[in-house]
Amino acid sequence: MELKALDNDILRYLARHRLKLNGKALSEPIPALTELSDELGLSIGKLREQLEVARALGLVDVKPRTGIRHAPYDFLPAVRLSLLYALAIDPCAFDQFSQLRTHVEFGFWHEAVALLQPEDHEALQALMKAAWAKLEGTPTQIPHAEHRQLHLMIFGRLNNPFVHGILEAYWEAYEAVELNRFADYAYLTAVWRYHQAMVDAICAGDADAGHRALVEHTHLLQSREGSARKSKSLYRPRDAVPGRAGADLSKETT
Amino acid sequence: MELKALDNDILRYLARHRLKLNGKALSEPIPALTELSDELGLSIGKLREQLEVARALGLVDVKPRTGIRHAPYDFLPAVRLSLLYALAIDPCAFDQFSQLRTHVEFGFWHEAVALLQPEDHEALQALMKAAWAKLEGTPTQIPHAEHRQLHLMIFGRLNNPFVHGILEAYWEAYEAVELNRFADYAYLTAVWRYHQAMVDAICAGDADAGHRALVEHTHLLQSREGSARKSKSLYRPRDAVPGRAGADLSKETT
DNA sequence: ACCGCCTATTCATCCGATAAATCGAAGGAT
DNA sequence: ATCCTTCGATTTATCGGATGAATAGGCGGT
Repeated sequence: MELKALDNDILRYLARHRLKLNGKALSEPIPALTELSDELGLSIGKLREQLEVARALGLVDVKPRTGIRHAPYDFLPAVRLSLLYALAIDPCAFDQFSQLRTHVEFGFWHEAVALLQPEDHEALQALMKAAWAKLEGTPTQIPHAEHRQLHLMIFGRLNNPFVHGILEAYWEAYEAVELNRFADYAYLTAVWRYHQAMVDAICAGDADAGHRALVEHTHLLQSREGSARKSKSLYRPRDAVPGRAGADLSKETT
Repeated sequence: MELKALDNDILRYLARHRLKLNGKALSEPIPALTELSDELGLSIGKLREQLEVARALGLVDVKPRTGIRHAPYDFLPAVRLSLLYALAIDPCAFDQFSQLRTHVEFGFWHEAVALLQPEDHEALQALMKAAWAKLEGTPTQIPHAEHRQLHLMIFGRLNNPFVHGILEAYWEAYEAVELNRFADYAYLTAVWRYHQAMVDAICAGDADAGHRALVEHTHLLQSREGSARKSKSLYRPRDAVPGRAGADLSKETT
């Protein structure tokens, strides 16, 4: 797979450089900006513009003196950037992304649960315990971190960066929305009873029962979301009813 | 929703500016770079670095004389950038993204099909006709564009930018992979018989039958993919078996 | 009314200078 | 010998300015 579709020289260079490393020694140094400037025939300024994209996508770490280093690949930064912007300009976006998250979790459920190890089961139960402790402590705390961690852990063994990125981005957005919202005790305990059922089913090896609990749990969550669901999305599809095939981008300007 | 999580001044500014437009007049001019430089207290150079990120994410169009203009929101550029990089450095990434696509299509199927209008049904059948014409013409042509368009059209009415971005990105990657691959006539006609069954079921109002055809079609596709499925993913999950909740990013350096 | 030229505005690109950060070595204290 | 501090060199961070390139819109000619 080649990056010919990219208009960013640094990204192409980074990919080639990383390929040559062949998985080993990810921390191998990348030439300094001045050197890259010569090698790629670009000015420092232009180089830094493109490097900023790579940095924003989380593909490299760049620090003074240390220089530019490859970072472990992660889909999250790209999703986070675009999603945060969407949330800022369109109140409808959270629900749309939430639906995506739902279908991703539903779809990958059985495969993910099947991959879980005994130590994961223990870790899940430990998380539940921590969550109940927060819920029933005085004062009552909302176990946001545990909620997020529970979902992420279940799908962690998939080792799928795209799934991971979408789920992480969702929970970031979810916490940003939910943290400002009143949550009554009845609602919270209902949510966590579903979680408990989910985890118990997983540990008992009954993935189907776990899936049903996940569905119920999701419905409960969504009944509290959707504050802006009636508002119309600002998003316009590129080719909802196209005549031809070659979908052309960036046309309408509203 | 606020963009406080972002380290990019331009993105925050753009979101605020666009919000003030309130949906109307997306083509309202954005101040020139020199002006933004004063307003945000940043140098032109630094500004351009950040602006390049916004441009790469497809959030703005920037041209000489015209200046910077808001673009219709699109999730695709972000996914495309990160996905292309992943594909370049990890042969396993295509399969992982392909699985995501599969579950997204399966998950949204019923809702998407229910939204389709009579004119969409006609457009789908027209696409099928065009595809068969290519398949049975002399010389035989592979209806790549129709394949992509068919899938996109079915989910187009969802009006969900995230679904749209993922599907578009998938088909871009798929064509890049598949176009270089030998495809025999028997395989192609099998694929398109499933498509025909899918479209016929949609037009007949039988979403379940359409879903079954989609599943079969996907299995057939996947039996041809997965050239690199046995290779191990370079991706390392951040917290597959974490002890604590606060998932910390960017740690291991392999 | 139409067409082509001109100009002002804006981005595009590059250069050079200075500040800030930090890794590693050298040197001193215990 | 070990640890800590200091210092210097390297690299990124940020800025301002100069010049080039592109083009939208105005101007004038037909």
